[in-house]
Amino acid sequence: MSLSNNTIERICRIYGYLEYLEKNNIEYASSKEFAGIVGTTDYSVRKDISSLGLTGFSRRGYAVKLLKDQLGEKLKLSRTIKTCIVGLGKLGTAILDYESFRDDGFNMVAGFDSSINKIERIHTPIEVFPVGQLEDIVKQRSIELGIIAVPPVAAQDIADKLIKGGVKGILNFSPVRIAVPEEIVLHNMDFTAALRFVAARF
Amino acid sequence: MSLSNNTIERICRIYGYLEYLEKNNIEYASSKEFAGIVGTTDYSVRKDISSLGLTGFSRRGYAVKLLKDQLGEKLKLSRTIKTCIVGLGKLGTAILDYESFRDDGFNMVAGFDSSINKIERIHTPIEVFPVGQLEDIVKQRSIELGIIAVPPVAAQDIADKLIKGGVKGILNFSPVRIAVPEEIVLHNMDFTAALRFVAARF
DNA sequence: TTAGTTTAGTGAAAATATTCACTAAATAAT
DNA sequence: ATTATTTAGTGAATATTTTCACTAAACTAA
Repeated sequence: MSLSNNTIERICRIYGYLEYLEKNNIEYASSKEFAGIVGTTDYSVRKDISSLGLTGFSRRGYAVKLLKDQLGEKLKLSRTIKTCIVGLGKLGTAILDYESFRDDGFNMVAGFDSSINKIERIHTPIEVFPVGQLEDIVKQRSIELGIIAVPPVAAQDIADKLIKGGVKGILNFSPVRIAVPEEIVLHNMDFTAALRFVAARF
Repeated sequence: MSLSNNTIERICRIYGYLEYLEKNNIEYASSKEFAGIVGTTDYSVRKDISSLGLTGFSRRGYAVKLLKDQLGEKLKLSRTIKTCIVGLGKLGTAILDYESFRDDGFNMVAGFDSSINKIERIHTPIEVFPVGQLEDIVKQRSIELGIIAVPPVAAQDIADKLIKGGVKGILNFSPVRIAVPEEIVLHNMDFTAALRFVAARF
């Protein structure tokens, strides 16, 4: 029962929508509605959900709260995931401030930067450290997920340190390829590639 | 000869890598090397490139400069694409400042925000306007691509205005679903969904 | 020259993902 | 009650994508 990346991606987006529905006290939603949200068909949505062994209700659709909890359980999203960010430039601080992460099950427990000045100047409730302490803090605090928002030249080195510290996954905002061992989950968010992906389909 | 989204996405990432190689005066690169960069196989890379009618050289690989130019031509990435950003909060200004866009063929020609205060305070070489002028400026300046970095509640309204102004594509950083007509290219960059996508695969 | 190596190109096979067509359940309407 | 409608569940068909297996070209080394 291994899930395809496509399925996981769709489920993650549906999960976000379920949170929204739950907040608005909506109790049921149909596969068709989800399909609209993630840009696919109702068949696919039902296949995705059923591939996780989860079910809905005839003529009512899926129970929002129940499905959210079950998906969270299945995808290990219900627990809070300790996260850190490396690189406190504009993008890094923007992400650091992205208030909804905590609601969304990600607990930002540390920030890192190579500039002591920047660390001193920064104004955030999250503890910030010089990058020299990265590996230790990641270990001490059992941080599972690292976000990289450093300049391209530093990205690989930071990734190596995060991995040595023991993170299981990396979200990479720098526009360069990072090499990671097989067991580490890597996902790239390359703004320029994204803009090109849009422009190429005009 | 319609290209799949997967192919386009891979090609966009290869294109970025070709720019890097070109800057470093590297003349040839193999399908295997590209495969490493985009996380696929050499077969797939060759299929992708050949599906665009482009070819490499036996025993040498692909000619960096030539391939970059040809891909740029095929995917319409070689011309400069006029772009604007809406929402000048932390994330918006971080993106606005992302210096490499210009190099990468995207010309940021305007920024918009709903807060007059923010517009007055902001310090950037890019012209900024109140959001009331969005549609007009987009029309006047023939802006083709709009980046949305506004709070969720405003996202759909901004998208509608961008589309009325005549953009062909939208890159949406807000974590909500936006409805757009078929002919408009939409791509979402949802940070929370991305974090979940990583965590779900731990 | 010849043999060996590297790398692209590509049709065919295999794997994967999506869509379809149908069933069943629940509810509403008449 | 009965019929119609909506919506999930799912095996099968279809479509798509990826991988494989092989060929050809270009170059190197002996």
